[in-house]
Amino acid sequence: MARAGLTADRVTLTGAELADEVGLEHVTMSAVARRLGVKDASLYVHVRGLEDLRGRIALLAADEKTIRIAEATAGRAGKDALVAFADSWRAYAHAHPGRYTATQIPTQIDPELAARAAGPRRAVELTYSMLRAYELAEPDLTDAVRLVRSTLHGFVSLEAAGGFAHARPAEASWARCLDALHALLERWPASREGDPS
Amino acid sequence: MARAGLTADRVTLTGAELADEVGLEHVTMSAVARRLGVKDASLYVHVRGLEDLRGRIALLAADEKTIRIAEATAGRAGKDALVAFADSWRAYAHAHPGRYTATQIPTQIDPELAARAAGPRRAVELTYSMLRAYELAEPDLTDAVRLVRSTLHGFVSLEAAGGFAHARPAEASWARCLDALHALLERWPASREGDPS
DNA sequence: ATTAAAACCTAATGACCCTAGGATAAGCCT
DNA sequence: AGGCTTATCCTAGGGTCATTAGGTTTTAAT
Repeated sequence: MARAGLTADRVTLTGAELADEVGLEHVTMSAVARRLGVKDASLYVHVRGLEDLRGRIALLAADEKTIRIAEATAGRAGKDALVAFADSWRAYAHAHPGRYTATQIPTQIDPELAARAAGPRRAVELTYSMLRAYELAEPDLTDAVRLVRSTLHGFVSLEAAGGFAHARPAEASWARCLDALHALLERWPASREGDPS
Repeated sequence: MARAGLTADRVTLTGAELADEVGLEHVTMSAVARRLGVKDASLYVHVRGLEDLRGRIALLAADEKTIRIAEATAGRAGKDALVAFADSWRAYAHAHPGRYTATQIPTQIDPELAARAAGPRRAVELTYSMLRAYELAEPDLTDAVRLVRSTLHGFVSLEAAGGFAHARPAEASWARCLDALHALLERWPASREGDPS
């Protein structure tokens, strides 16, 4: 009987595929084992358990998404870069809904694992460099990074949850939101003393 | 033996409490039953199953959050209203993390149930009225509503997932993001033809 | 008091997570 | 080539959980 040739990565990838097809909450050890033609218990050699598997899927997704964004924004600047950044973010979430939701779980990941996967860190760094053209100084830059990331994630998340049902196409609102973000970044409001009203 | 006096609402509330304490993913039929001093099977009289329970928790949370926001924004307008709106949104998420994550699951809720709970609908309507002072015309108004909701939800969601770790306090970024949103809403960019760069 | 409708329980099935210990394939060394 | 080592994969089994079916008891209405 030939061996299945499993590795942690293969198990993770199978879990990720399953997540995109049936939803992350239906990714079970048993289901992954079934798809790999293997008994459940065999997976525990490669993966610590279900929690660990979920964490690995999340890191895989973060890596993949970061790479897509890096490719899309390479050689662009300003609004061009912002739109490429945002569109590839959203495209990844649409193409891989299960993987994307995996990135949202506040799971405490094996630190040894987290060190090797640079996805999340690089994702934030990419956002900083993408905003470079807007010439913001700290701490405004950090605030802007957080605002942009919040808006993109929030939009995609609400969209996935069916929050924009039946009305104006989400597509159109997305484009306008990016326009708005761009305009905002170009005229980032000065420090405090916001005038009321 | 006295009867426990269960109702669908009591079961839902217990599930919601549990969600805030141990996380939504650990809300199980068994755990809810244990806390109520009842056998698992007894819950199925009041609730269709775990999916249904989760949906009910989500609707409860939406209702509660909407009420808080409505109270906070009553009698306010402009930036004052925006800040009150956003702060109470975030405060609810912090006070009830389990309930809040329940609102994110794209669960298909019993339509008969969804009709009675007006939370999600009213939440969106509230956002529209909160933005009234900025005098936007459709379809910009809808886009602005979606932008604001996306940003608030995204910020809270990333914050909960530990996305803003160790650097500048989230509190400070939050305040600046609201400043920025306010500035943006006051000068919402005109329709199309965004200048590149 | 009788009866009807619930609420609640016992019992049982099947899925799933995970551990422990045994068998076996793959590569390595001589 | 043959034996040793190692890691892979399996069999077995215990525990939790979701869910259904059917019985029993409380509650309240007639």
